[in-house]
Amino acid sequence: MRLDELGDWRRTHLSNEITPELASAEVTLMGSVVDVRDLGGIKFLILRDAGGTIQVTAPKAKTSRRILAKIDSLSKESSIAVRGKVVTAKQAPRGMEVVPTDIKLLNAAITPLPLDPTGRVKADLDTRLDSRLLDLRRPKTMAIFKIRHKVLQIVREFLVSKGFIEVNTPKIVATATESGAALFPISYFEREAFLGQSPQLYKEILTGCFDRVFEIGPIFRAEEHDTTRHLNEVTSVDIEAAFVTQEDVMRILEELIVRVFNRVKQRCAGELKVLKHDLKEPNPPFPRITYGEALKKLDDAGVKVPWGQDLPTPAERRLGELVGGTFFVVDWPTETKPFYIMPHKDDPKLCCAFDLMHEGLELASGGTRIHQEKLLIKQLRQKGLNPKRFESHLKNYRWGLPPHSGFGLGLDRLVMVLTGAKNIRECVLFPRDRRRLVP
RNA sequence: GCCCUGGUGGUGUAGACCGGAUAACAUGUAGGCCUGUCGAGCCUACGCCUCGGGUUCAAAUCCCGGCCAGGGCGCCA
Repeated sequence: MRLDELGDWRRTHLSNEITPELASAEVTLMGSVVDVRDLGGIKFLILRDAGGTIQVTAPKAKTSRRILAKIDSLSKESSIAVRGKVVTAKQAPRGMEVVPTDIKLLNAAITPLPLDPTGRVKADLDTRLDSRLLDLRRPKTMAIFKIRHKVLQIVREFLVSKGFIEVNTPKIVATATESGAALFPISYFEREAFLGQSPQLYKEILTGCFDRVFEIGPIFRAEEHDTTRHLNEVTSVDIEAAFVTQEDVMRILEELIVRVFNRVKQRCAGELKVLKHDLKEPNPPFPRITYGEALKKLDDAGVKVPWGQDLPTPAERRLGELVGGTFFVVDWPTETKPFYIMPHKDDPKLCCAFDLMHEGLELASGGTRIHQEKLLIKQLRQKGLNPKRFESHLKNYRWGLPPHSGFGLGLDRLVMVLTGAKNIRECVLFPRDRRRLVP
């Protein structure tokens, strides 16, 4: 198949910009072939671009044989450019169509394709991820990532309006700085380094100069988890603010979640319709349930969790059913949370930490952080960590680091909730899990 | 890592329990008919049993193992 050069052709309009006012104007469209319907005396070509789809109509009697032959030669999903005249037509899908005067085949798609890009014939998630580009041309998949884009925009707007500064911290780190999650070791010249599991320590330090910071970026966990809500590379929305406590950042988080749900519902109505997802907006203030109350509720429902343990998945789900909607779990046992979380003054067995739950799914966790070096060293020792290895972090605390609080919010999980996706892989362009490293 | 379920044309499914004959359906692809399709319609053709071993006269079907996938769990500051 001979391909045409783009040459000096440039797109003049997107498909959704073809309006009745353009009637009889010449336009140049660029996009992909969705379908060709040949009725003998008339051919219809459906072109899709970033604006949607538009019908290109070629009546046999009024179209050159060269163009008719060209249309016949096009395979689905091929990249094309169409130059033609805008025509109003009652029978056209949107009342407007384009009659071609010239068509360029810029790149041909092979046949058969590894999946149906219209989405009419189902395909397994695994098959879809293997051919993600084609999958992303499916309306449902596209809708998820348009919503994700909108969420990022809303989150940035909101946090900036609250005085937060966006920062970028290193993803290559020297040591396994925090206890807990396993890290991916990487080769860093003559040394070993790791992929960062969280921007936690960096963002805390940065409250000492920027007051309020946030970072939206990748975090890496080398855990061999194999579930519908874990990946080895995820995007977190991390915030940290000076001179505030847990309760203040919980209110920020609450407002943020409400804002995101509200704006997505308003601005992504079309995408939600494609996904057939009825988004229920949570009402503030979200219930605050203590860890102790959560255990009691679970016990009453026949689910036993020993005090001092994190909630296992089935318990989380049950609690989600019992409480319903979006809620906070507060006053966690100090032993379940990391070393930098502030213990309660009057009861150091409990700490100033919270989890944000949405229908049994943990969306975020945060708390009041320790800002006194002495206490931090004590907590490090408590967790069996060696304070000497944290020297480069600890020295910041000698320079008047303010009291601060923050949280980390899982963006991919938030998008799951907003789109109704049942598997986190649906919400990440190129997910990384225990087995998948490509594409 | 453990448990459960599965792997059939390019894609998604049926067949399998209860072994046997031309492996079915939708979509797709190729070709044909048709001047208003819009999930176009109609006709013709093409294309499939995950891999290895076992049982049997005979295996897509039963058994064992591998690999892969889906779900559940564990792990997850």
